[in-house]
Amino acid sequence: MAAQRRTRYNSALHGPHRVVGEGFHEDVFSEVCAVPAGQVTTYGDIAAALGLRSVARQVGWALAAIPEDRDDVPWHRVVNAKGEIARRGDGLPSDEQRALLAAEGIEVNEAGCIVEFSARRMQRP
DNA sequence: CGGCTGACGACCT
DNA sequence: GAGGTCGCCAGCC
Repeated sequence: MAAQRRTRYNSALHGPHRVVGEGFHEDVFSEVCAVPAGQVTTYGDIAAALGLRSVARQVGWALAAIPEDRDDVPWHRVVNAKGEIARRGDGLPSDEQRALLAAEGIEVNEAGCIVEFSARRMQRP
């Protein structure tokens, strides 16, 4: 689980700046898989859950590396801190992500922003 | 080998 | 409250 590797990353905080290791993807995937259907989380929350607040960008990088075959990782439940659907470079929100969210009962407006985002945001202990 | 980019976020003007 | 800046780190040019 991610909790086990979390220690390793936390130790990286104290020492030099080695942060992202081999298991980083797996940890990110674990956190994403922990998000129940109908709820969403943010890149920053995942990063924080891994014990590294500032690696939200690398979380995005890890999710971008998910192969299309990997349908067991609900990457579409991950949005940015504003509750907007991730934009993949072309500047337009992913219609696929919007459809996947809609299939779970999550409303997304025209701007690509999740309706009732704070209410749907996953609560972490 | 140096510099820029990117599915981001917190902090400072 | 809105907008700019810095940090973070793996890939790519």
